[in-house]
Amino acid sequence: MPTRYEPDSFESRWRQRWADAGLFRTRQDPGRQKFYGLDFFPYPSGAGLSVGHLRNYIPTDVLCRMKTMQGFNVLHPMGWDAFGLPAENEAISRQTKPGPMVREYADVYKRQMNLVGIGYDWDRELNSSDPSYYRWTQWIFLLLYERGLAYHGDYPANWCPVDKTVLANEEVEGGLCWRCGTPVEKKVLKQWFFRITEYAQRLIDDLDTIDWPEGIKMMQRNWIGRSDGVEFDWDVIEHPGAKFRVFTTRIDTVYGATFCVLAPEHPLVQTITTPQQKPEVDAYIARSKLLSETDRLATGREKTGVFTGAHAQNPFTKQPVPIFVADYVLMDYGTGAIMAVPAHDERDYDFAVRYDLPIVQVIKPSSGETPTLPFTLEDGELVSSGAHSGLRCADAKKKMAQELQAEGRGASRVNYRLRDWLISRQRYWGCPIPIVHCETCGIVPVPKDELPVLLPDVDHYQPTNTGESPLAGIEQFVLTSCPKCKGVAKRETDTMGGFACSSWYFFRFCDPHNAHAPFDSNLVKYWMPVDCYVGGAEHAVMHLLYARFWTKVLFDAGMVPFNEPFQVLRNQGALLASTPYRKPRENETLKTGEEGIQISFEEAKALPADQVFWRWARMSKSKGNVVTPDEGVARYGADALRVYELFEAPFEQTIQWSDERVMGAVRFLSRTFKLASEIRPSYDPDWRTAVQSAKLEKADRDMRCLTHNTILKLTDDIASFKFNTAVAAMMEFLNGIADYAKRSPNTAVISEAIETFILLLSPIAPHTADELWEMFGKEGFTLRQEWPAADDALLRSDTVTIVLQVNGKTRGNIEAPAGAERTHLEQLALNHEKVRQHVGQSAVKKVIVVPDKLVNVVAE
RNA sequence: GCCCGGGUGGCGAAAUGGUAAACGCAGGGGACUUAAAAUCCCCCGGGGCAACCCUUGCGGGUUCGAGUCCCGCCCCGGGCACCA
Repeated sequence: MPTRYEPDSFESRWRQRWADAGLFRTRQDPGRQKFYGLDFFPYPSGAGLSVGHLRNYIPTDVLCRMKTMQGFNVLHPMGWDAFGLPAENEAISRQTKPGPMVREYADVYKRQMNLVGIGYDWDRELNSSDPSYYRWTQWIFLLLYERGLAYHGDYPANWCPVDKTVLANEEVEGGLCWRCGTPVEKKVLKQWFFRITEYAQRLIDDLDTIDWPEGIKMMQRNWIGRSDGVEFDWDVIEHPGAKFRVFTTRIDTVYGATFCVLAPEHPLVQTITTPQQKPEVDAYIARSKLLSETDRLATGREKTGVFTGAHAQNPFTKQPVPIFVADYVLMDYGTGAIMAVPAHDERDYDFAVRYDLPIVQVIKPSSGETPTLPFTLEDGELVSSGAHSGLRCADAKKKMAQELQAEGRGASRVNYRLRDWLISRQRYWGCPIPIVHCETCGIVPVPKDELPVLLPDVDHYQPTNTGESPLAGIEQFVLTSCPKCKGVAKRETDTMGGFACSSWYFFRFCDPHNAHAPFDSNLVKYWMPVDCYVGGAEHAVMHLLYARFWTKVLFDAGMVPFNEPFQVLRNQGALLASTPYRKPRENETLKTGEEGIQISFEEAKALPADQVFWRWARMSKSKGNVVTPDEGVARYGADALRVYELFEAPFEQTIQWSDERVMGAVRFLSRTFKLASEIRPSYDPDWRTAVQSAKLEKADRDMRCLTHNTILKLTDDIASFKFNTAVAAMMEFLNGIADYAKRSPNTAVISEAIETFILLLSPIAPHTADELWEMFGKEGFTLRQEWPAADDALLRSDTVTIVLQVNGKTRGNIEAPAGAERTHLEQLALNHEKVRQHVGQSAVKKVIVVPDKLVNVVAE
């Protein structure tokens, strides 16, 4: 029997046996509870996995393995987010076809996942670019269309000139394309949208019902951006009958509204601009059209605008105020027009200062201080506000909204920042949109029984720069007949963005081979919602928002009986690798945020040491700092890799790859083998009966106490994602058993300990657990064993350490029988030498006794 | 600027308001070995010969007792950022 951890000698053998036995095939016994553990749907990139990705997969696997042993029916599937931009771009640069390429890469991912013993049910493997899958993506598109939630329209959308496609708002980060970092441009194109805005309120409200990281919930709330305000009309003085609506959240400040601003695109601008001002206004509008999104968003940009020559009447003060056009007002939020209150709004203040407009303070802070303007807090009362003066801000808001409503001039109104989800992409590699454009019938959905609309297999699929998908150039695809009138018609040639495919895959896993429907409602009802969803935090407002939206649509359609797909969400921390950089040379410049030029490990070796510095960076192929699972397993073993990643730090924390620390995991597993081999000869498989009749000494009872406390600790820690302390508890357990083994251990007690140890180790280091299990003469797999149960009666030791304090300072401790009387403990404390020494001549004021814990003597 | 997380030994970290630093890494000393590796044993926050004293970013507070709770700051990481 081996006395140390030699992974090469047994790990691959167990993986083979697991596969042969179909160990991870989903079980659906009636009468058992279900558990659905899911990892984010990955795009299998050609770079393959790094040990960094395993921080996602290993913890979910540990949890699913424990749940299996606890008797749950566990669904733990994996599949491939194969459609979309990343796959297509990679295929273009490799001059190959995306379909076969992704399948090849997926096989690599699959092999690497298996290599570290992740227990996926591969019978349920999905590929979103497979017609048997995207047929149902199209089906759900049509469901949205039927329900009025998909529409086709002209909108100035975000266009990425490098990827040559439009992007959803969620895919634009600070004015840059989230994939390639190119500044996006506005381009007006006919686009497909999903009406996610209709679900805005539900998407906010239901966040309260799910167990997600607070940060992610907050990002979603911010992204949806609810704001409560009032919408009301302003009359244009020079044009009787002409009026415009403004939206404001601060109607209480309306007496300080000294001008109004219209967005450059506002339709009224043309009507009201005076001939005198027209040249200037037209020039301004022309200029603002030329501005890119990035320029318009640039922070600290000076506010600009021009006077239209027209005035509006402030409905509260009845005073005329000038109307400006300015690009700091956006046409697609609120009404595209605002009332400007420079005294109480920073943007309006900046504008007023620049154009020398009156600034009238109408809110007095409740602190009583004279505020520096702009004063934007709502903690105050109204002044110089006619009949409304003296009201507190909150009360004024309510009252003034009611008055506007009564006059028929306006109403309370809720606005959301969220925009509809732009789904069409002018790219080849995506799910075709199942729509036909007919000259007589217009937009016609492809009948559901004619799905899927197959993506043609072509050799040339490079994106065009025309705003049309390359599919538009493929006649066999485009030309079709209208499903309604049978006349000549053209297919929609845009494809769906990748996020459509990943918005429902978790349903498909419940019923992956269904040829008649996207899924069987009963199966989804059984497995869903997902009990634990694990992935990186970068999808906070993309995938996670879209998936929630689709789930609600399916709920409304009566297809699923719940509103939220992911009951529990957890984000794993990143794994960083030490990466070499050098100082820039002459004529080299650094981009902002860069500290140096990233170099290869070879270059780092070749350069003199003082020219190289090391920083922690995410593992990526381009940085050359990747450790692959293959390398990790070859060097240290799969179980050591698992133990290391679980133990290094809390699950959600970023960690730094360290060979030395992985060696710590190797040592732990080696000590495990050593101890197991020492105990093996005296192991008694019938310890359960023997332990009942045995006469146990205190050391024996303490050993059992540790065994049962460790069961409790592991069960709780794994369930609550505290894998680092779970591993630490196993190390303590091992040390405890080793110490006990050195004395004259009771055979039954040590047999119980080692057997329990092996089973508790199973989710964390499954190869090792199964190997030891077999060495102990057992049949089958540890995954098929029952998870140990802690015996409550054994959790408490019969003696406890009582801490003795004088005035809150620890002065010693005593051993006392558990459950000793308070008065008894008090006496023991007062008689203790150290305590008496520190109390000295002082009078004892009182004594605090915490049973089984501590005695604190309070003295003068 | 706003909103979330975090600041504890040389390092990663642990701690239901109850002995701060469990568990591990690195380091030091020793055993075994011809030697090295591996392994095993001991030490390992700071000060002090000791009794003891000090120590969880900083300053206050609550409490018999605070890393933990409350108030006010400082620093680091992440997200959002003209949304009226």
